[in-house]
Amino acid sequence: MADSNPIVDALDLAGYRLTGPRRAVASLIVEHGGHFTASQLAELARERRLGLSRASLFRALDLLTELRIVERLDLPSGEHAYVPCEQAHHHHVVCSRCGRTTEVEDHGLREAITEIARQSGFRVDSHRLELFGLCRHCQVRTTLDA
Amino acid sequence: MADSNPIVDALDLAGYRLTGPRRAVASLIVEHGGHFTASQLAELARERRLGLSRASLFRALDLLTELRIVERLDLPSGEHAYVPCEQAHHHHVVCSRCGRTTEVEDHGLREAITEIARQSGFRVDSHRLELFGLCRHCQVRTTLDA
DNA sequence: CGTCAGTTGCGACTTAGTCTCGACAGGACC
DNA sequence: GGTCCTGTCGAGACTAAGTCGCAACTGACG
Repeated sequence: MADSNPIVDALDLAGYRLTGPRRAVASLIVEHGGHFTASQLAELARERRLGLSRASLFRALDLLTELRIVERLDLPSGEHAYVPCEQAHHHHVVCSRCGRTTEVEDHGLREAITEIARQSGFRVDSHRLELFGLCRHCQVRTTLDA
Repeated sequence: MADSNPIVDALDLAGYRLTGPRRAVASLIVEHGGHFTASQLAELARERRLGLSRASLFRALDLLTELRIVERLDLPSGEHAYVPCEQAHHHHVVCSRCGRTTEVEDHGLREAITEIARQSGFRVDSHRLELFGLCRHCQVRTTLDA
């Protein structure tokens, strides 16, 4: 396997052991791309006979979440999904057809939030914006289908 | 009991039967105010010996969600909570100390989203913004504590 | 190569939510 | 007020997601 996995590198950098299960989770994530749920990953691992236990999968995901290598996000369906992402603050646009995700910065959002804080009287500490729609690719497909 | 419950009215208007369990859920929600989780409501119902079954509670919540009388939201902890709310599109600011919630319109958010769509190439169909912080009341308390 | 703390697998447990199905009751109509 | 029909309910089994405790294992470092 092409062994230059950025997630593994990040774990190493953070001083965690590079164990079998962690490498497995890391490569599944990198290879899968886009967002995924814990059970999808478990399924994938099972297909490949990676011998990854459910507990370890969750532990690895927790760890990656803590290191901000992946982020947890909630799909409109109520499922919990994860997306591999950059470590800076940002938001996700999720394609509701193919699951592709893109990170975006908060263009102008900061001002909107300041305004909301002013009007509501809240001191806003954190926020979370999730956008759902169709990616460029799926827009084209939709047009062709029609 | 003061029987003018807006949730009950909305159910009636939508043509649903006004049954015991539904009235119970409606009054618990109105009286509780702010956001709540399904299990909090179940707990409350148990304390009051309302004889509300778990299944009916979930069914009622599903129904109310569908009618947009309550909205499902995801707390940073990953829990699913519900907030009673207006039926128009809006967002919530949630106080992370006392749980109070306020609805806000998307001041300037529309432009931010248009910009995001332009840059990402996505056609954004829906979005969801959740803000967490301290409400006016809790800000004061925090200041006093310090 | 040996050591040992950090990790793992197992499996039991918890919690959220769903489903099935027979019983029940709201409300429309008489 | 009584009847009926259908929508709704309760009970409880079931599923899925996630957690926990513990003994066994293993990476990494000396």
